[in-house]
Amino acid sequence: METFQKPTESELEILKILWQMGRATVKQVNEEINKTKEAGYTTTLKIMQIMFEKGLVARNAEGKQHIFEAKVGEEDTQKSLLNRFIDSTFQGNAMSLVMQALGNHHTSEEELSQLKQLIATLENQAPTKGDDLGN
Amino acid sequence: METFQKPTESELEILKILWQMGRATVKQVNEEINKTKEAGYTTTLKIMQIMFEKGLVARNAEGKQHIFEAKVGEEDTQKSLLNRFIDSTFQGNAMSLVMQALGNHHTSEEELSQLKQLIATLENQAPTKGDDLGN
DNA sequence: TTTTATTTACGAATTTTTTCGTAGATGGGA
DNA sequence: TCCCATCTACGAAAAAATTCGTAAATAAAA
Repeated sequence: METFQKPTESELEILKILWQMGRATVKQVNEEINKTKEAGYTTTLKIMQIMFEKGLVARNAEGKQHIFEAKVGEEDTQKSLLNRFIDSTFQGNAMSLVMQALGNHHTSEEELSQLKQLIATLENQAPTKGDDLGN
Repeated sequence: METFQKPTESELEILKILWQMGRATVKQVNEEINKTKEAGYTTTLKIMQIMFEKGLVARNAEGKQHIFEAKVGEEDTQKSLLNRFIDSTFQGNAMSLVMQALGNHHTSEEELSQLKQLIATLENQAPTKGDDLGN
């Protein structure tokens, strides 16, 4: 996985829109943002230009307008942000984050069974290396 | 739980130290920070003063020096930051965060069994409300 | 070709966060 | 009491992120 700069809050917001839409003009992105909050066209444009300079998005001239798309993947970005977050907020303890997330949010039966399945997979992946299991 | 302002990165760093130490002077906190990175005494002091104004820490004059302690709880803060993070990065989908966290980090047998226990508890807590379980 | 509407480019202003220099206060030791 | 070491207060500077006004470019319509 490539390393890339951590996106700012505003940049992440735009990335999310691009992940969802695939390709979009500044105008489209700005309209999407304005469903949530006020933001001038040039403000959105400026951020997208900065993102282009950082390599977070790709840009394609099509007539007079530019078509943008995310250059960083959604999962990769989430993964990278998640790792930072676990370090900064949970002192690197991923399990602690998992437990809190499960405790604080409602979890449907279906989600629970998905989760159990993942656990089963993990148990096979990490076979007992003669660990002391007697607790 | 009280609502409080989101701490900045630097503020969180100091909170973590205070959670660990319980009570500490600016000097102690600054020394702790300097184990990781350079930071002038007055820089740390200033941030702690701002934190006091925000209500993130309590301050107690003892002789000429001030003893600080965290006024916001570790779990509460983590919870609040976690919720924000899930919203901003995982569009509110907590399970997606959990799955990624489990997938990306090594999970010991012990942790897995802790997790299974939590799942069992959750299953009892959220009893079948006539849900269609047939999948 | 000229006009008009739309879009991007640029740079400056604003806001937020971080850093730090300097002044003033405090308490202990000479 | 006076001096010195140590600490806090204050404000300004620097850095990072966000916002936006205005100018320039472009393409389509008249």
